[in-house]
Amino acid sequence: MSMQQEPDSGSVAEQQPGIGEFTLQARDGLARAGVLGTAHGTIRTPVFMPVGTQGSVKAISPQDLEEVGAQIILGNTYHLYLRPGHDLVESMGGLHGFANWQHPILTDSGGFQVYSLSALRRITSEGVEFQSHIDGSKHFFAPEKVVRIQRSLNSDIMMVLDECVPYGADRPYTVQSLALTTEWAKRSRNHYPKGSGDNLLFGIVQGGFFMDLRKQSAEEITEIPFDGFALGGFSVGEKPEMMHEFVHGCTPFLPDDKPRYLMGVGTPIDILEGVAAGLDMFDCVLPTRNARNGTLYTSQGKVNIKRAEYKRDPSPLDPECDCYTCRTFSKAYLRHLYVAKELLSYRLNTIHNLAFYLRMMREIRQSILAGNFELLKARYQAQFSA
RNA sequence: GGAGGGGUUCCCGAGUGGCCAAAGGGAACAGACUGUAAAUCUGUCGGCGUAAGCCUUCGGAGGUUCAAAUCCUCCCCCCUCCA
Repeated sequence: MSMQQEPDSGSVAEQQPGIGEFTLQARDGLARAGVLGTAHGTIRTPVFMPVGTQGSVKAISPQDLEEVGAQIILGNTYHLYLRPGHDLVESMGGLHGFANWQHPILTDSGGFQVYSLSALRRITSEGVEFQSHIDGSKHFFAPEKVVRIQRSLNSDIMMVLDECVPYGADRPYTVQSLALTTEWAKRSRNHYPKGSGDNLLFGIVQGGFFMDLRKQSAEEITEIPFDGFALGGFSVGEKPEMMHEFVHGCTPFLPDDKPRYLMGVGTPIDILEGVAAGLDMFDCVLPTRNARNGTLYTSQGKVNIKRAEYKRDPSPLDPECDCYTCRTFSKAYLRHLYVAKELLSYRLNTIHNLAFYLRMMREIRQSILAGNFELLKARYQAQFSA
């Protein structure tokens, strides 16, 4: 099976935007369908980007990724800097050559690790001092250094270093953090001015859960000539409704003619809401992590494959899915592999969950082009309503 | 035949007078996971009850004691070594 082809190919697919060029092809309400040019090919949006933190989408190969229809994957600056080291990656042909993934790559800056490894770091106005989670050694990340590391990795889309504000942070903390994120964003862009290379650079809006601070952050960040803009600091513990509300509140402050990226989000519903708010790019560990932990996304909703009810179930996981896993194996077998902790379980489950997410994204894009996005959104909401 | 060791809740296994429905692990059952320190974590796990609590349970039978998985007697079964 080769990479999924879009039914809407034809006129649309013939567009080959230049590097950093973002073209909108259709709108449906606030939802947008577009194309973004990168050094390693064109990305059709809305797009979901599987997370491959350490230069690998856990459990599957680049070939699996292509078969499942992935256009772009993520890597992580912090993790690849620590191991194997960005210099080594650079000498091995950059992340594309090293991992043998010839399609676009986006690298996260390590901003999320400022949040998730909070016990192991110290923030100053200069940058962040980390203690390696691997060996405890100390490392300093300045915004400029983070850009340099990402250029070594040669990612197509680089993210600026930011501080992902924890949920529940009070206003004074959030104000201070926002100022830092803006300052770091400026330094990042100054260190690598627009047009000085093929690596795109995206800015990140923070501001916690204060709408006026979100607005302020968006205004400050969008003043800087970035190639795209991201909303950070979501899905950090807030209720989904709250996230949706803030995401909808933020997008009006983002330029219409640049790609908009909702970082770290989310569930199928979250992504639909994000698209409805006018966002174009998404990434999340959920489909891959949940696959490894036995939760699978299907046209019938979430399926916990370890459940006893599937012990003797000869039917495919999702009859409406055409992925390798669903074409080939029964629920009973998938359950057995999971319960027995067989390594194949992780691969088959990951293939399926990504196939589900990426098919959903294709459907979203097609529905925007066809002008019936709301209908599709309602269908998915019904599927995943608890 | 002799000497020694042992039989504990689905399994392994701790417990040697009360704080024991009985540690711990496994299995089983269920849940969580959102820019990945996650192939991880959490809960339940004798029966009834919302609960206090009551009932049944530590190879079997009987006994000592206010109180026994724990002490005594007999019996059944398993393992090791010596004949």
